[in-house]
Amino acid sequence: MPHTKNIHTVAVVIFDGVVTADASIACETFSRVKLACGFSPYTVKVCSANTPINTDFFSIKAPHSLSEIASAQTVIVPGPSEVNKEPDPELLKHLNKARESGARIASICTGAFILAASGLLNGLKATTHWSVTDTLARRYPQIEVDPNVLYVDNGDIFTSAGAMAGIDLCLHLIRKDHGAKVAADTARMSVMAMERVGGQRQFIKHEMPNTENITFRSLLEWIEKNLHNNLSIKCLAEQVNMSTRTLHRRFLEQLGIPPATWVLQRRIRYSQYLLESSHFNIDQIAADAGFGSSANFRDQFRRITGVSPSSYRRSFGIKDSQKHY
DNA sequence: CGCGCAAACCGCCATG
DNA sequence: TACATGGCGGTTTGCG
Repeated sequence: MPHTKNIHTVAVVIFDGVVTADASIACETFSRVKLACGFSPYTVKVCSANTPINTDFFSIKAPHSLSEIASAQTVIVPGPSEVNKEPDPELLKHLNKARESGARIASICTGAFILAASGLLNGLKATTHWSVTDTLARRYPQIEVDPNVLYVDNGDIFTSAGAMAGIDLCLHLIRKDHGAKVAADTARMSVMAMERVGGQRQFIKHEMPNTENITFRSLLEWIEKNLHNNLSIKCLAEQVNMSTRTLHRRFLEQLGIPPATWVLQRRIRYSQYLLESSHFNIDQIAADAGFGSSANFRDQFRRITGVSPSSYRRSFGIKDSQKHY
């Protein structure tokens, strides 16, 4: 797997009304991947049917035409800002053609609505931004919509929840192609522009991995279910009957990061989910996510995401008629 | 902000 | 000999 020689083309499609942040996530993440030998395995091509395309805020020109997505290995479909607008039939046609020629296709956020309209999700599981999962499920009864996951992997067709989950999904694809180490390094290198509130910070690298090791996978699932409990290294080691030393080594080789870092990131991840989709106050969220004190929670949250929990909550959610709680 | 204790990290090495 | 394990302990990191 480390010796991938052929260039892998990632086509990012854009269209009128696209959420540019979703598209940027894919461009930034894939273009930053570097293998140990220094080789960049992905070529990112932004493609559109018409040019220039109009977003809600500005116009942009994509350097490639839609016909090019048929020769891509991966096609990324970012979200439209308005899910009630009919997607461009031309785009749907090209997505089907790309699928037929073997490309894997992934949507970010409300991009799932476009995949759904193209028929590619029929009979499959899918997810989208939490505020419109109901809408998706109602409009497409033949799709099994799961509102409780970050992303869904159907082998060749992928969907992801909010913007954060879009990063997770990109890293998941990178991990499938090049392994955990490369994906973890990419996450570390990816300096995302959360320009709204703060400067540039490291982003989180997390989500469920590709571990063939069964005991290891169940440990990660166990962590997920026990985020609010004590998750010291000793506890984790006991859980799988390993010494702390061996556990630490296994973690590094399978996930690219040490155990405590993993746990922290999962806790931050979970707290983000609560901030995005619940009305719990910061103290409650800190406790639910397993932080000893809300002061510590605020501190860690800011260190990792670059913004405070409350401004994170304020800056999330998409434009939609749906009510928030 | 900073102090002090405790935990985590990780190179090193003995052991099976 | 090649390799995985896990204990040790110096240093770093994190939490209250």
